[in-house]
Amino acid sequence: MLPELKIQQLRYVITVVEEGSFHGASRRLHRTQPAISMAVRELEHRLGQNLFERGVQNRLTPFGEYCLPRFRDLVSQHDRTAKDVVSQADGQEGHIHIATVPSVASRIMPSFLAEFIDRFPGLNISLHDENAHYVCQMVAHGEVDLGITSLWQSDEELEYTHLFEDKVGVVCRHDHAFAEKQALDWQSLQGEKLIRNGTSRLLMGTAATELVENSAFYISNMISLIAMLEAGAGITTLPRLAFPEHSANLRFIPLSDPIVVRKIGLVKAANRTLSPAAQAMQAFVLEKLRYKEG
Amino acid sequence: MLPELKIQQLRYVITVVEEGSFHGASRRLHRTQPAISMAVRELEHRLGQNLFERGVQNRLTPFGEYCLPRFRDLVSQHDRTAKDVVSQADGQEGHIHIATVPSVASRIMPSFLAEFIDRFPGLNISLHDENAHYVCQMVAHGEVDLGITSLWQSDEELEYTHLFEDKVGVVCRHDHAFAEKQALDWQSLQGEKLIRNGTSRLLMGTAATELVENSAFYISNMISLIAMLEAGAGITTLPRLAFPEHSANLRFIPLSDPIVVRKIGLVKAANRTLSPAAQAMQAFVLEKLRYKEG
DNA sequence: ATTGAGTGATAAGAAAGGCTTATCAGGTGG
DNA sequence: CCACCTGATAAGCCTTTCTTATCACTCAAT
Repeated sequence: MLPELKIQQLRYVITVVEEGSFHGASRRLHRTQPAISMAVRELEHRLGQNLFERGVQNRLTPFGEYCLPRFRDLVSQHDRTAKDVVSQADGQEGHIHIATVPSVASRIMPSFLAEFIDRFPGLNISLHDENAHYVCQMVAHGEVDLGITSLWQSDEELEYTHLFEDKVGVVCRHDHAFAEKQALDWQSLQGEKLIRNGTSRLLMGTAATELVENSAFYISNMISLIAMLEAGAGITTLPRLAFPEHSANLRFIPLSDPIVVRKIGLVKAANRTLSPAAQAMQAFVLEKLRYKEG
Repeated sequence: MLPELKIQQLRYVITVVEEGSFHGASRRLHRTQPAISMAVRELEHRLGQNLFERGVQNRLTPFGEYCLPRFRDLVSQHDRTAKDVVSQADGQEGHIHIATVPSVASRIMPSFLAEFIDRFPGLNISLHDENAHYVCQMVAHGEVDLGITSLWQSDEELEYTHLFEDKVGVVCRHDHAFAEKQALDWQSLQGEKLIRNGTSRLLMGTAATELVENSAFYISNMISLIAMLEAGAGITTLPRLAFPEHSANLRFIPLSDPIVVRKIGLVKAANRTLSPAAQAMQAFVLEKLRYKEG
């Protein structure tokens, strides 16, 4: 019942008015004059009314005067929509929600995001830090677009792309006997008071398993853990990234036997397409963080 | 640079979302399923991003979620524009400015316009009454769309369509010697005190010319003229339509020799296209008023 | 008056788009 | 396991849209 107003036809009409002639419009639109002429006539025919006075001079009819501002509005909304949609599609604009484990959030993301927002100034980023389990859950539930974390457990809903490995070492106070060592093996740790933390499960299934099983303390909160270590209450194991590097009193000694690593990777929901902005972030993450040693 | 978003494609996308499937959309849009499929793919390809998740289920991608409300807005503005433009084109809506001489305005227009607005309820009408000269001028200057008037003088800018003739007669008080006559000729008027008015020029160039030339009074204002006649200050000539028919004291006697008529017609600007609403009015005027005796 | 450069309209044919029919492939429920 | 749903794909047709070539008209300068 309603005729379709093709954006292009409306643009032709507007340009003819602006240029004051069909020829002028045809030059500006890179079309031949008959193309404009026929398109305008077709529209007029479909509306049942002429838009331009024919014969003497090509000015608008009263009906054309009525239509012109409406046509302009429609075309300008079209252009605005197209621009918005395209810049969204290009990843020039948009929102990204990303979640990482705290160590990555504090050690990797600051400089990484600085570089990212420099390259994509139109993007709006929200960074959440949570433990590995919850990061995966947020990704699976669609609360964030991407996660950078170690994989909690293999999950069909999640797609994991490996980025780098983070070697586990021993953390002790500077006055501990281990403090000056270059490396340690698990046997050396026997008899030490080992405090477990959220990352200790990495040692399970390795030669060091029994160390963990014999440990009597567990502290999940990192701040509390650091305080305990600084108080000389014991030692712990941490991936290097999780070791607070500015700590004056604590030392990190690599564990050489067994070599235990935390695998850090990019996680996304398997059957969900990323927003264009998140795709840009994904590509940037892969370009900048893949295969680097943490 | 900007891709053109074709209204139809956007409508396809919206319908697919609303129906929840390509097949459903194709049924509602009276198209085959491949038509929808290909159109959507073409749009996705042009935007460089998918709108729908392919494979498992056809729900929107995040990008699609972003686009959908914008597409809806654009399509709905398109539909509003198309509706407005069409109802304007059909003459279902719009403004008409019309000017007539006072006699037509008061004797013809009331019932005529009542019927017109009944037939075209969406139209908005402004009626001006002015003397014949000014009516023509308003039409020529585009201040009104149409005039109903006698033609002041032939004018290339004006297009005149004859409607009816208005016979001139003699107007006198009920106690005047002429009051009971059925007709009068110009010789009978000699010696009477004739008051000229704006319509007296109609007699110029007829056998009654000298009557007018010998008249000493001229009154342009109709109210004053009536008052003078009712006071018995003289007689005048008027076209029948201009005679105040409800006057108790005045009588109208047709002039039989010479028979003088005021030609009333529809006047429009020659090289201006009428608005659709005014076209409807024009057609209605020609249908209702042409060839009627006034 | 004539001519030349401007305007828009028109016709015929080529190119591009959009639609349909026919068919395939994947997933789901009896 | 098969019928039936979904969407994708290919070939061909038909419509739309564009270009080229040409005409008719107006206006201004010669």
